[in-house]
Amino acid sequence: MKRVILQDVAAACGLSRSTVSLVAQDSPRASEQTKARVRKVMAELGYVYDRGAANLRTGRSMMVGLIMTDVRNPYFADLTMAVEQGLRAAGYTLLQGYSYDERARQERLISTVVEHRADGVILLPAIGSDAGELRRLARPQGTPAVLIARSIKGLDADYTSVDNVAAGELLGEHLRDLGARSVAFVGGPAGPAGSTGREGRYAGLARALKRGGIALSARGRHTSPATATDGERITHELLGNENPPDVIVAYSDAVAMGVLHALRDRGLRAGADIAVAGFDDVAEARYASPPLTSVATFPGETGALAARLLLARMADPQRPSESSIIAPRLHIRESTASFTPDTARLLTVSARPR
Amino acid sequence: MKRVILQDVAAACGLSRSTVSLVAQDSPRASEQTKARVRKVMAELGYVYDRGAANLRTGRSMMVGLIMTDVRNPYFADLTMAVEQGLRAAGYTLLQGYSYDERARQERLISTVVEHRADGVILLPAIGSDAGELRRLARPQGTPAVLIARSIKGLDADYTSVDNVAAGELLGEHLRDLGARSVAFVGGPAGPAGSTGREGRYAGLARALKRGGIALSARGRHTSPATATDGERITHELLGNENPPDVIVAYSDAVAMGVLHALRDRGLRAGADIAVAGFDDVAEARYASPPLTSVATFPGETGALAARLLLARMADPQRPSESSIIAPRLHIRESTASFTPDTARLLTVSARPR
DNA sequence: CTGAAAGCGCTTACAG
DNA sequence: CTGAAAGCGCTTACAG
Repeated sequence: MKRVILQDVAAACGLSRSTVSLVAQDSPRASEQTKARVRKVMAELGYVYDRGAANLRTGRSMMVGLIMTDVRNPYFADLTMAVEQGLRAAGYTLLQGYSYDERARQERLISTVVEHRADGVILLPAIGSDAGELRRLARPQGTPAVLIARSIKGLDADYTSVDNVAAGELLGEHLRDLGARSVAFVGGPAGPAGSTGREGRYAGLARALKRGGIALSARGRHTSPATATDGERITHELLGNENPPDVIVAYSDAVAMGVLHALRDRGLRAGADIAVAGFDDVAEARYASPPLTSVATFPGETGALAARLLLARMADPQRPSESSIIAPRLHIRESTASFTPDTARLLTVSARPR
Repeated sequence: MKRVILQDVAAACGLSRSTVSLVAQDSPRASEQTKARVRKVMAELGYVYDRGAANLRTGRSMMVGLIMTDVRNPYFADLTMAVEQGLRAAGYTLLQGYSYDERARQERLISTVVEHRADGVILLPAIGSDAGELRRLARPQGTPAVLIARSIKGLDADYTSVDNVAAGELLGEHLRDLGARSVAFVGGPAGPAGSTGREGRYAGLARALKRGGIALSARGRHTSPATATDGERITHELLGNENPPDVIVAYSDAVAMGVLHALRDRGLRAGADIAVAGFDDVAEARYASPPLTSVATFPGETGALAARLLLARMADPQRPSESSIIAPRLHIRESTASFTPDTARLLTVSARPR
């Protein structure tokens, strides 16, 4: 069972390799008649085109690397699907890997992708990444790259994300309109190694609340990874304190699910005793109990945009770097809609584990 | 900026290409002293190993295709992460694509992956796939392949999945112990083009319920894709009928979330007025309101197993096909735990949209 | 529209 | 432990 190669097809057709190659590429330089004949023979012989060999010659791989942290996060899953769809439509196949937010793992993934000669890379950087370790993706020498969701100071590359500051601000204004008096921001990786997403959301929220004279937990407090379990734990800690907040704003909807669960555990009614909101507007937000107020961050649109930016970059490596920022949108649901500060006042007396 | 190749490194070191190639492969046939010197020069010159070129020569690509339907499903996301981790540890990189459960798209993905000379493929088949269209993955000629979650009649390939029949049976026995009298199975793609997963879960449930003389909605009724929106819609239809069931079993937890939401809309208490259960035991099940009884189907374990099966298959293409089935586990939570048929009796009188 | 020839960057017996 | 040579399967000017 020797592999069938272009040469074999050419021999069977009585043509040269060049002509058959033209057919394989569907070039207009081969006649339709020749194409039909050659294709018939290819099918009969079970010929399979070898892109790797072709790529060696052409210098393009028709592969693009997509390096994410973890696709179990629904936001990242949406992003992934949109990126894949946009790039596949242009003929590219995705080489995917997950960094688990570990820089060493990310480093190895970049090596692999670059060694496989990916024509471009879309990267959602691991927390704490710096320009130095990503230099292989920096212009003008590096592999064409688009950064997504998290920007890297000092790295010259295209970038796309939702406007996290605007997202925080939208929510802050809504809470101000509600008459909230104190707000805790919980979950999400923070500190010097934190995500630019959390920083932005916090900053926007802080700005809007400040205008209303509303108290906000200190930046960098109540941080954690971004799972429901983290939200649950932090909420129990918060409500064990002297002065629980009127509102808990979660870094993401995933975290908010844990917050809602903890409140239920304590016999508190989210949306009445205490307001809750999140970010991302994942599908589950609508189905939460109560339905969760959330700021949509449009991962599908972000992914599609990243694909477009990378295609443009690969087509023209010289074009100036572009940042494209997506506007967020607030979805108000029961978890805040029915809240008033008066219902919240009851909380300071009654909040305790049941 | 010509690309630096092995030859350039060799010249700079005063060695031959062969020796430098040995170093690139970290072969024991090169002395440690030589390796150190060569690596230093590689770094200085900015040499990047070209796997594509190496692969052309060796006949292996060190890439594996992973073709799924849609990674936004948390079950598939877990599967993906586990597959990636298992294969990367063995040095493989994943070529990923999503079929959206469309056979034409799946067809194109398989072509791409095969043309890129992937050393193997892990496939979660699109609904309705048959052995004919997957022949490129069939033994002994085709690319080594492992089927995951859905089997294909007549296709000789390795296969791994959870035991869906056992999963249905576990849940059925639990419902029998509860004293349920009528059960509706909702959601999931069914019919001749349905998923083998739904068929298995239904069959196991039916078997266990039959032993207790409990009524079950006809196989193939209340089918749909597997989203929360589908669960919501079907639940409203069900409860609009004359004789609503004691229990709603959802094809998946995602569907169950929609069921819970619809019940809330109608002012019914899940777990008291009507019992609800799902499959997969996704993270959200614990955080649902009420926490959802669910049968764990272990996507992480399934993915890790698929990776192991594929590694074994690639190492020995001649070994006989292997099917490896994972045992499910039932997690009982409030959505069924507090249910008794007596509370349910109220339902037939009181169920109506509020 | 088609053919002969060179070459993409690597590896691998083989000989020393 | 190291070097000279052939070759993996394709593409692409170039000439006809």
